[in-house]
Amino acid sequence: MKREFELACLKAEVIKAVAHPTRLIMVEALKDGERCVCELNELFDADHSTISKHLSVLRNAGVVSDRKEGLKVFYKLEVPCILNFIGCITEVVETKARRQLGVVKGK
Amino acid sequence: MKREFELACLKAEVIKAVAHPTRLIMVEALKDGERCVCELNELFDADHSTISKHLSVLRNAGVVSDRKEGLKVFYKLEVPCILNFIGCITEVVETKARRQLGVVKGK
DNA sequence: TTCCTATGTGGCAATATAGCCATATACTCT
DNA sequence: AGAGTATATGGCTATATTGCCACATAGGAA
Repeated sequence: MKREFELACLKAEVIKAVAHPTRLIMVEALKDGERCVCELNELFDADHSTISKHLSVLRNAGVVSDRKEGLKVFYKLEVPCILNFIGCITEVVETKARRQLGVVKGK
Repeated sequence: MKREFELACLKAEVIKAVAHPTRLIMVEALKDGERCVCELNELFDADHSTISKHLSVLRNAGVVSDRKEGLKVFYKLEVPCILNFIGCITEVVETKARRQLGVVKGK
């Protein structure tokens, strides 16, 4: 029971890593292969230091890996099954949206 | 692009809901059907108010639904595909553990 | 009604997270 | 070496999350 909770903590760490809009978009942007930080930077308005920190959150969680090539650093998705999850979540969001519009409304 | 970010925010909300060890265990506990709060309470040391708040986080996110029956309230998993995701995450955790033990170590 | 049990909520303090700026590192080019 | 580019880190403040206690609500039993 204690043991189970510790395992759950480790899992929660990984999930927390993708539980942010910016990092979610990053993961989706990596679905077709690696991207350099400079490319990922262009997807957002935020300061480059902010992007860099988000990437390190994903890296520390083991969700992505990085590879240096000259001046550039390329990030790659290490856990493609996360993409399935995002699809699953998208369903939830759509269902919720429908329910809040009153189309389903409980029953 | 702005639109994409807003959608990502909605998704992140749902993911954040499961990004906590207690809530993760709750979701797993619901995999075989509904459970009353009293049963879920027994899984943790925490105060019952804490459990109640965690459940409302899951409910607000649309991950679970609740049903009253007399004094008891039963919670049910609304998004079974989250279970697949948890399986996916478990892999990440194991891979990470192996890597940190030096079994793989980069290459 | 009064008591008891199951669950939810308000409020607070401790901790964690986010994002900016400034600065550091690391590589390339001249 | 010095200048420029790409990326990372330290430090700070603002905001969000967590978990407890105390209290509120609601249904069932006496």
